[in-house]
Amino acid sequence: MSLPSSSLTQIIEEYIAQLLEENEVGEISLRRKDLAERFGCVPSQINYVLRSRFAPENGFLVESQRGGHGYIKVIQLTFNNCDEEVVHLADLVGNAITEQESRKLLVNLQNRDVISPRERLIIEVALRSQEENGRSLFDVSPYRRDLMRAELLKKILTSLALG
Amino acid sequence: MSLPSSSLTQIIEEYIAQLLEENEVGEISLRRKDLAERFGCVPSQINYVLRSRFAPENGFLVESQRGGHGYIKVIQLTFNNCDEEVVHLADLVGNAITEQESRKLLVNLQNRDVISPRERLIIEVALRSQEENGRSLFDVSPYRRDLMRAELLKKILTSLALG
DNA sequence: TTATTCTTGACTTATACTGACCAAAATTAT
DNA sequence: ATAATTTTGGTCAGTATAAGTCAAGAATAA
Repeated sequence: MSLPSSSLTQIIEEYIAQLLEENEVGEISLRRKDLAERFGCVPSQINYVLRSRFAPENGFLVESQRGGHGYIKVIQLTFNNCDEEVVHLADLVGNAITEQESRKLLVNLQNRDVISPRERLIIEVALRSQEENGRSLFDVSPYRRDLMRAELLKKILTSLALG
Repeated sequence: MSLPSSSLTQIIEEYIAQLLEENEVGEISLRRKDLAERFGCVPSQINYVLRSRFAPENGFLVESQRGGHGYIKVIQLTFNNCDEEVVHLADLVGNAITEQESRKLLVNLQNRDVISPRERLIIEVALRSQEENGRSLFDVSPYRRDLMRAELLKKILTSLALG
């Protein structure tokens, strides 16, 4: 329970969120410099807001271009699949999940058309890659790998659910 | 607050893209001088547009000839089989790739309908997760993170192209 | 206190555009 | 035929603009 603390970050976040709401396409373009001026802060503050609030884990995509006519585009992805269900599934993943369990879960999601075969493929490759790195590069213990697998899986599933 | 104005480059890009669309063969011929005149710019601006927008990584080839009856031909690439595409994609990623570059590549692939927005989102989450782990959990050097990013990206894109 | 999140600014990198100079192919003059 | 001329396009370096990164210090939460 937090009191109405309004950090600059939060204010900027709300501003961008509102722009996104007003624009029905769910996509807006900004100038970093202008935004920074409007809120009387340093430009890199905008990057912080984007990184911490409009991350892919939260269902957003950010595109940008430097130099002349530079811009920052924030895209809010909106999917029509049953959000509630996916969130519930993220709960189901829990703190730790084995490779076997995760595979079963993904098969299940695909069978129920929550994710496409291609999406499942991407997720499996990502999980597998993390597993490999953890095992042979960083010498992560099996249980800790299960923790990390759960983390990644939840991030991906919630990113799909949000929107 | 002013919205980002579109650049000359973008306008010329759209013009060429439209010509390509109208022409079924996926191949058009241009006169550099005429184009430059039409858009009131210096001829080398056209080269810039071609280099930055119609490069191989964007799925195009450019051929040209100087002298009398000179021309510039823009050709849209198509792949005959999966393997070709895999090789091409792996080539684009290379051994190492920065966060910025990978983001640009994904935007590109989505624009070309090689991947869907959802797929792009999942991939970004996976890349970001690996980046975070590498940075704060395993203390991986920036360059090594670029290597790992390239590895993961190639694995994912390859799996998609082959699947 | 300790850990996390926020904020800042110095430094780095990327993009757009121009213009001067270079290179090649076709045409014309010798 | 050959050389000169004309017609194209190519390259590169410079200038201006705008965004990204990183790390350290400040503020806030636990």
